[in-house]
Amino acid sequence: MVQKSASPQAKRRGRPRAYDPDAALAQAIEAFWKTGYSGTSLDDLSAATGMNRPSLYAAFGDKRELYLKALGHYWTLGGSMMTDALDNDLPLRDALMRFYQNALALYVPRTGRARGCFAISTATTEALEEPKIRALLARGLRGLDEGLARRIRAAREAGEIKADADPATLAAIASATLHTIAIRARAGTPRAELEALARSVVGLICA
Amino acid sequence: MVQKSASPQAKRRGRPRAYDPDAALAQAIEAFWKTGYSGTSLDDLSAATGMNRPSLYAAFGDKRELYLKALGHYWTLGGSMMTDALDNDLPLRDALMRFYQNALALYVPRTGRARGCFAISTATTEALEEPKIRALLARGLRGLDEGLARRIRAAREAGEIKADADPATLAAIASATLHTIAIRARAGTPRAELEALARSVVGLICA
DNA sequence: TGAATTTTGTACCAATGCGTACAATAAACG
DNA sequence: CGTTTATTGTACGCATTGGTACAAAATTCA
Repeated sequence: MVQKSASPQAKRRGRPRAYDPDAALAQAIEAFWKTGYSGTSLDDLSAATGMNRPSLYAAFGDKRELYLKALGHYWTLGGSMMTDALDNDLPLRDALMRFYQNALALYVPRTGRARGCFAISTATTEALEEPKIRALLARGLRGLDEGLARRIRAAREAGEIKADADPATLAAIASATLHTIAIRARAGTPRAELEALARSVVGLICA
Repeated sequence: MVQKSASPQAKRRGRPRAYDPDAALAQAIEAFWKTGYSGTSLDDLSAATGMNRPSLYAAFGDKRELYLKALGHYWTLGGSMMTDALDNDLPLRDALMRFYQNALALYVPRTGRARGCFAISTATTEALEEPKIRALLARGLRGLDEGLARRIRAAREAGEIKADADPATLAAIASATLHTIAIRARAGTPRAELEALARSVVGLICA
């Protein structure tokens, strides 16, 4: 088991770790992000994290468990990026644009190639045959759906959008827009085009 | 090279094939659909098609070429399903609903598990490292975009939708809805829920 | 200092991966 | 008939895969 990182200075007993578990997990995510679950070998993961094979196992379990932890961690990142964008007092239009800009910062990093959404690009493939991955994927999607729906319902109550607009439909469109941006980013659509797409949909939602 | 299937009765010279190339390609698509490109082995493909390894190579080239052919064939299917739904004289609302129903027939077959979109579920993963797959994915997405945009522009000219609606934005939303349905189908969302999602978005587009 | 504890690093294993060589087979051709 | 052509089926080769055994190393504790 991985030691709780809560007490960072509590002197551990044996040989000290040569790696930082959180950083290693982040780098494992990067590796999976690039080539997917099946396409990423333990050698790849070992190289990406700088950990040798046995350390990888001791820290995260086998490849499948490591992937599940990576996906779980990705969704917590996604949750905080959503909170950053939506849980504040920005007008709906600005909050949504911040939401998509945050997503694009992940999908199309300033350094390196566009890579899309980790979950959509890698978990979707495995979801059919791997119930745990499917469940985790579904849970993450639902989390985003609910966050967007909550914000849009609040906007309607606050009179930010037309009273006759259906918040559920608008939230579905907001989610769908995130998904299409994720796919297109991976397919090579330039960032400016994705931003324009987000802007026009946000315009329609806030009409 | 595969013999042109155009002249089915022209007596071929050597030992006759024990397989139908079109059926074999369709079954290879099924296999890739289930477990993705990297997750599908040549043994899997051999079992799915009923062809042994050397025949597979003679007919389709290596695994990568076979996958590219599978993806290409899938997009031609997608094109004809789009034509079926949009190139007729149905009102926009009915045409769009037919479009989504056609997609759902692929994504959530009546027999067997929901599997989502072949291209989105498998090509997206590989797109980052495989330029040919990325290009083919982008081309397929563009084809759907353009088909939907054309139909929606026509609807506006025909006065089926409000004159002040932006057809490009509505088309983007129609595409995004297809993408989100594809992802959600693979994540296990029940068909009825996906249909309801399509219906509510179509309702908004045709408002 | 020496025992206990934990991680590291090398080296290995059996299984599976993709791709191919080659003989056997089945047809048309002359 | 035998020759030619094309596909099949078996069997192989070599690299890579996921996973692990085990000794060396690095630390704490008594």
